[in-house]
Amino acid sequence: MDIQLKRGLLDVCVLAAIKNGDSYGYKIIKDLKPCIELSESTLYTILKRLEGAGMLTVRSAEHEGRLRKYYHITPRGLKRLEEFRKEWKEVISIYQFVMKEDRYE
Amino acid sequence: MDIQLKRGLLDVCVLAAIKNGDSYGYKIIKDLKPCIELSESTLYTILKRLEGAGMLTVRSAEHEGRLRKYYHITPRGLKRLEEFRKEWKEVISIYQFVMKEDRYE
DNA sequence: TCCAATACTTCGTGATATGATGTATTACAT
DNA sequence: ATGTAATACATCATATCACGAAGTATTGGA
Repeated sequence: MDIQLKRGLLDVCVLAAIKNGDSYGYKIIKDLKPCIELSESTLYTILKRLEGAGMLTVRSAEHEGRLRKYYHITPRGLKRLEEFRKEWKEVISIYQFVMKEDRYE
Repeated sequence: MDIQLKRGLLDVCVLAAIKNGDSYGYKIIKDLKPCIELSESTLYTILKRLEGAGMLTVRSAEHEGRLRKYYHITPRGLKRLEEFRKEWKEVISIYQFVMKEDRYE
C-alpha cells in the first residue's frame, strides 16, 4: 500500500486500537496487523506524537517481570476520531473525482 | 483537512485532473479547487515528481504571449490510477476498522 | 497608472515513516 | 545447558514531502 496514503490513516488506526480498552505497543501492532502493518519504530513515534498532542495518556505497569506501557485514549483522542469521520466525507468526494469517467471497473 | 490524509490523495488528484485531456498548472489548481485545495508550490513539486516517475510528460507551448506547460498523462500514470483503485479497497477496510463499534453516527 | 489575474520557479522548513540498531526478559525447543 | 524466537521498548539517521514565502513576467481591465 502506498506510503503516503498510509500516512493519514496510521494515527487514527492507533487511536482506534486503544479506544475500546487500554493496550500496549506490541499488542497494538499485532491487533493492527490484519488491517495495516507498521513497524515498532513507526508505532512508538506515533504513540509519542499522540501523547504530545494530548490524545492519549501513558501508564507503566509490570507484567510478568517485563515492563509494559499501557496507552489510554483521552477525550481529545476520541474527538480526533470524530473529526476523522467528518473528514471522511471529503475523502469520499475526492475519490469520486479521481475515479470519475473511468471505463474500467 | 488533515495534511497527512491529503498526502496520499494529491498525486492521484493531479493525475485525474489530466487524464481526460492535457492541462497546465494554473488550470489544474482551479479545476481541483472544488475538490481539494493546493498551492502552486505544492502542485509544481508534484508535477515534477510525477514527471520523474514517468507518469506524465510535459510540452511547452505559447498561449497569448505567455508560456504554458501542458501536462500529458502516460500509460504509467493511468496504471497508477488503477493501482489507486485497488488500494482503495484496503483503505475502506481500514476505515471500517477505525469506525468499528462506534456509538455516534 | 495601478492592480488583479495568469503562469511558472526556487528555496527553506517542519513533519514524518521507516530501517537499523540496541537493551532486556521469558519461553520453548534442541 | 544452549540457543533462538517472541515479547517489549527506545533511539538515531535518512529520505520524502506539503507548503509558505518570495520572485519573475505578461495580459487586461479599472
